[in-house]
Amino acid sequence: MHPQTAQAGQDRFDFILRVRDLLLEVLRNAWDSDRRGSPAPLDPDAFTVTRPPRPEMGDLAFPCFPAAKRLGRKPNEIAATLADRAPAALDAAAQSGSIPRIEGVRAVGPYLNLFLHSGSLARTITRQIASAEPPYGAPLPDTGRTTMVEYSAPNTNKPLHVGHVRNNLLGLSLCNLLAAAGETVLPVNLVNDRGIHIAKSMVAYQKWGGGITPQRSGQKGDALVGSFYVRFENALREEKRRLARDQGIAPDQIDASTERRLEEVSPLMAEARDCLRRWEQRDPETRALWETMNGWVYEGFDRTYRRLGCRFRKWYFESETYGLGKQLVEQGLEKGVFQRADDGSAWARLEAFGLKDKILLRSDGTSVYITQDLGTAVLKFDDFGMDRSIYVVASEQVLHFKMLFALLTQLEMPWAAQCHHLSYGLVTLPHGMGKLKSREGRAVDADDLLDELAAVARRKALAGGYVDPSAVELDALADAIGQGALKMYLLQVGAEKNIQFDPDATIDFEGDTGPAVQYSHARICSIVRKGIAAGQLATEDLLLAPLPDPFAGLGTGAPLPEKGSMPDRGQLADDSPRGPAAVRIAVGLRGGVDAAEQLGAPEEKALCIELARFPSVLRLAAGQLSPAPIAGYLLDLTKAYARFYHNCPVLRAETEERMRARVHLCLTTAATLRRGLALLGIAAPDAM
RNA sequence: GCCCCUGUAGCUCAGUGGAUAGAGCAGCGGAUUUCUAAUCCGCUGGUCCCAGGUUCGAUUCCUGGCAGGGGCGCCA
Repeated sequence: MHPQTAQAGQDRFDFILRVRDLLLEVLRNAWDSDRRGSPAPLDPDAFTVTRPPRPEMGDLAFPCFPAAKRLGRKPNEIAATLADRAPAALDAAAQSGSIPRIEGVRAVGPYLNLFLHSGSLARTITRQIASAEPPYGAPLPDTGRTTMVEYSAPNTNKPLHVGHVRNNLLGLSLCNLLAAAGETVLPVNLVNDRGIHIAKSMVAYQKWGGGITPQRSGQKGDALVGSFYVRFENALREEKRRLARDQGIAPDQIDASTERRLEEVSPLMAEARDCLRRWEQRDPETRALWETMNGWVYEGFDRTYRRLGCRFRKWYFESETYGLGKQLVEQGLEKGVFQRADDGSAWARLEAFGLKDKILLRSDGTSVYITQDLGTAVLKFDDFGMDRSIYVVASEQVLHFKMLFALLTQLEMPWAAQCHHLSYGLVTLPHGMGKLKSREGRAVDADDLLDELAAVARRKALAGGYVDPSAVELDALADAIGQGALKMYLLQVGAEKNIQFDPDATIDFEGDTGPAVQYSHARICSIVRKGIAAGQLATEDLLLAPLPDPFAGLGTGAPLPEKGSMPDRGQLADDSPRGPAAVRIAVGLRGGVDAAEQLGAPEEKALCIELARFPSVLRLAAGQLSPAPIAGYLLDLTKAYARFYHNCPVLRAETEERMRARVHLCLTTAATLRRGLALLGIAAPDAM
């Protein structure tokens, strides 16, 4: 684990951190000097600048307890001293523009509370957003660290369901998060493309397929293949029931062990096993069918991945990696790291890791699940030599990964300690329907779910009357909103928690939801378009921060940002029927930074402070490998904006200057919303 | 039996040792004939699972329980 993904480069976007460091500097000058020789007791990471519980107590708060402990003083004394000495240092920093002007400081017991000058606050934060170089939203300075993220890891016998969607969204946004924090990210997929479950689909297709293809059936390839898998399982269940009846076993008497016995004598299973055997012997006909059916599945996956915004740097296939795993086990046996049992099976002793022994090769010499992962792990590091390797895999496999990493340690892989399992809880269905199982065909299919959400979004968008029913982009818009709902719903909760999937809650677009966030962004775009249409604003006055195109627009969601892929400022056409396209990537208004001194309403101040929190939230999220803080932040920012919107008229502000200041504030808010949404893989439509 | 995760408002969840524990949903009552009502404001709602411990201070850290979920040598 590397809790520190932060780097000095981003501190300049974060004046709250600057304030903290300035206060620490004051404390050092006051006391630390007479502690020469001892290691610096005021480690910045031990201190935080927070917000007071109520706004009238101040805008920022500095709890003095940690300093009290380190300096051997009473917290109240520290707060009092800071109240006395900090203003001079803070004023000096405010002069240089790195922090807002402080109107006052007050020691309240053990806290130092700071009151920020509203206009100066607005000026500082909006300048950091609107005129940051590199442009706002660009990855932070390169940390030099390369991280591989394996996620999705589907089986090629069935389409993706909601559980996979959670995995994909976690993986996707984790990649975005780390890239934004200045790391080089390698998203990879590991496809489980061989094994008995694949053989089942193949057998079913041979028996009942009648040569059907995705083209002829009109189905997505993965859905078609999945239907044969379900068909096989249904037929198998029927067959087992028959076999049991023939043996005089009642259906409710079938337990796990009789189940296994029945499968051993099942003709259908025999066919599947035979198919797998032929596959392993590289029987050309079997391989050809396998290639064909897997090809269909990949075409289907590709559409779903594109839709969700997932992209992979490299695909690994189990059919290609399990051989290497076997070799590694053989080598381990030769070196005496692993042991062979009497029946010929290969084992690892893991009691040194507090784990039970683990089988690595079956007695017949074939590989088990972990063997393949062993090979893949080595292959990954051989391919890329990254600094760490993250596996986004469900929590049912925590033990598997503990064992895998232990095995890599036993094999003395120097990077074994850099492997990390990012586990997440299950997605379960309501009404006691239990775990998602596509075997029975009752899973919530990912494509169906996305379609359904898009349909709801489409109805609501049309009902709103702000989108053109004939626009070609309506499909993309509806999909963007539907995905916004689903992605925010799934990413909001901590990864370790199980999610009981509630279709009704997902389809609800009000309150703490993705569409509500998107709506704030769309409102801002609408204000600016109106201002331009009315001649109050000019398109040329928009300050633009180019973003990778899909971030700004509708459609397939945000792909992984690639460094150096920023389009030029001049590339956007202004010929959209809704208004200038530039509206959707503007980060401010020319002259807006100076005008921002005008902003003094409580809602304006609250919005600015919310904007200022973004860098620390990004740092936190990247540090704990979790998109959830970003999701929570976006909802907070949305609420702060909505309050502003209701209390502070923008285009009808009292003065021209205040109008421009508010437009500017709106645009910096839109930029922050857009950027946060992009981290979660959510598009930010400019109208809805 | 052992290991891991979770337990906070009626429901779904935030809250990584600090001030009077917060949102959304649900319920009730309101919002300028508005720059988009997918919004806002108000009210109602809490033994932060329980018991100990550490600490100036614990929803947060430790120990032990309880409850739910997941896992535990030839499934993946």
